[in-house]
Amino acid sequence: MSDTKDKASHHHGNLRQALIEAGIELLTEGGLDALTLRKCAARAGVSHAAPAHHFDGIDGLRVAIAQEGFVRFRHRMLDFADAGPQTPRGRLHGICKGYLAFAREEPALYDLIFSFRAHSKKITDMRESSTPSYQVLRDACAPFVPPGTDPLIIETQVWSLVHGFALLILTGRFGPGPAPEDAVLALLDRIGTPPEPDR
Amino acid sequence: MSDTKDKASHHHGNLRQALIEAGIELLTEGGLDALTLRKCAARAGVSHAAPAHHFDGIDGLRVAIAQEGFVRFRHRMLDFADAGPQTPRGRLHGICKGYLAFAREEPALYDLIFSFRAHSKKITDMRESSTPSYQVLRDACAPFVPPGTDPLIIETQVWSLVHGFALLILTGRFGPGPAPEDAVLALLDRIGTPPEPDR
DNA sequence: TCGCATAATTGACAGTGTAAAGTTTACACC
DNA sequence: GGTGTAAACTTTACACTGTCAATTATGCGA
Repeated sequence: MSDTKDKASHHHGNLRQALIEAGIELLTEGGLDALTLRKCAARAGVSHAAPAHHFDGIDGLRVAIAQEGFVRFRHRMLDFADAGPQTPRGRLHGICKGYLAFAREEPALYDLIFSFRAHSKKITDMRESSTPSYQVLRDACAPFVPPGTDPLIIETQVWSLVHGFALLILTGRFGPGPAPEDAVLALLDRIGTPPEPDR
Repeated sequence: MSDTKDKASHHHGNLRQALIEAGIELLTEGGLDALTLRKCAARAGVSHAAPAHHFDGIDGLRVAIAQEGFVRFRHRMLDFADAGPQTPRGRLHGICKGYLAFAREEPALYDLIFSFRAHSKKITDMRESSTPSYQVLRDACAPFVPPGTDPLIIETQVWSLVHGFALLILTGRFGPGPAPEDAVLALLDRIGTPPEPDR
């Protein structure tokens, strides 16, 4: 299983990973616009054109960083879900709280993940990379899907609600005060058919 | 009422508006990255540095275009609301349908409007510009606010739901097929307390 | 030892935003 | 009519960006 992971052993030791980490640093420090091939190269101590060989241009680097972002995103959601009560509703709440926590804690990474548009060339790569993360949310929704209906309906309702709230926070729509996260979680409780009376 | 509108009569006739329209064209044709000071200038037939004098750099141009976008956004929502049944629920559905229609029909403009982040320097201008549009949604939500509760709760639920759905469409999360807009409208009916039995 | 594929560097180029200085125009004022 | 002035716009220059082509260096198998 010699994957594409061990391709760097010539000059620099695992430059690819170093570039991804440098990119995440830049992203965290200065937002989407601060992510630059040349600044990544400088931070990793290589020439300005080196990153373009590992990733296929700037878009390739952004995809690679987004893939790493999806891994962290998924873990954050599972952390919250595993920490809460192990009921269907408890897990759904946990997933959504983890979703919002990730968006709040790593806004630039979250921004990058959802910065690819439907017409983009890399959109196929992005959809594949996001599948495991999406599956986590899908699993949490499953108990609430009324029999005989398309699971996509419940998933769309949950995802739209949480995703929209996260973006509204990032775009500063709620001002400096605390955002009404409880409002979102309350509506969550009205979604679908509860499989059992939780309380 | 000599506003800031009639400031161009020296060389070019109303260059400011011409630049905004050129910018919207560029945006529509090529997305966010295609909006450029120099391309705007070229399209309006002026030197490359002219736009920076009317708007304060590229961010100023983006704000100005976003303000025009908010006007169109608001009109699209009101068009749908006025066309539907004039019940509280009918108007709320109309506003949300108009919201989604605008996002679908003018994705680049919608993207631009919500591309400013909370830490941005222009975020204050953006919040002011978005107030009339937000008021439209706020008004449609008002009848569903339970007495004695903060209206922000209902507004946040509605806005998060619709905004998230629009963004998920733009980021291509639903694949090439039609997006389940009905799922969002269905959840909308579970929000708040209906002021009267609509049917 | 000899290729040879890969990794990385170097140099160049077009496009971008921005700043400073200069030019042109319109207009108020005497 | 002449003059000064402020605004609109141009010109020039610079640093930064992504990308490409050519080149060099490295490690590995034959």
